[in-house]
Amino acid sequence: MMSDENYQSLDEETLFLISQTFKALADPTRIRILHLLFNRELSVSNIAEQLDLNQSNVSHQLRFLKNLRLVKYRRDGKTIYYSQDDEHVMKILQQSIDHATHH
Amino acid sequence: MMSDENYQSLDEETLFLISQTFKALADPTRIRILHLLFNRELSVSNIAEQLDLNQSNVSHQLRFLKNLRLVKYRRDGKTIYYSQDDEHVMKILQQSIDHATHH
DNA sequence: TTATAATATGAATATGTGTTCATGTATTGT
DNA sequence: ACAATACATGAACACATATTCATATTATAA
Repeated sequence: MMSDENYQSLDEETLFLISQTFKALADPTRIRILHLLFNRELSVSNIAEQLDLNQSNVSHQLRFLKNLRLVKYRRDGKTIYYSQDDEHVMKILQQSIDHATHH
Repeated sequence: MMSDENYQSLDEETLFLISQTFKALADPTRIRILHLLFNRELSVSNIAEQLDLNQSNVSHQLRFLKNLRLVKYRRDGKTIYYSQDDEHVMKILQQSIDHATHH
């Protein structure tokens, strides 16, 4: 498909999308949030409690992740439950955690 | 070791390492550099030419990537050739590019 | 209605980051 | 020795980002 001399450069749009996605994973707080949401849904206050973060901070980070469609939410009364919404990114995160912990 | 909900929290060191690695991939310029180095070694000036970046900028980014051991280098006279040095990260990058382009 | 709980939002701030400019260092050739 | 080439480095700047605080919104309960 591609020879050594034939280099396929990345277009601006793809480049931006990829860098934005990795940016989501480039912050410890967001990694911890996504890691919590790996196989369950959780409310904002629950996440804040478990990670010892203030509620506003968690809300801001969740908005960031939601804009990139890495998480989704559903409302139940006053509570809003967040869960993962991108299998591919979660898989990459899991791989990286495994790789980092297994040295 | 594991709670009832089967959640393993991430220690500070792992968290820092993972976030740093993703930070390397969170910038368009560094993505383009790594993408160029996918299956070849290139000199600093060659990278700068191909990506239309100034030499200093490329040097700074390569230092960043070298500190994270994502690239390595060898000297040949006045020229320094850089190449990839982390199969796992390159694989993740390739996966993400494929995922972004086939979408 | 009023009060309370859960979450979102915007402003402010402190810190981090990407790029450029000027200059330094290392190597080769004359 | 000197000049030229390839690359690295540090300072400076503009811009982005993470977090906190105060306040707004939304939904439930009394």
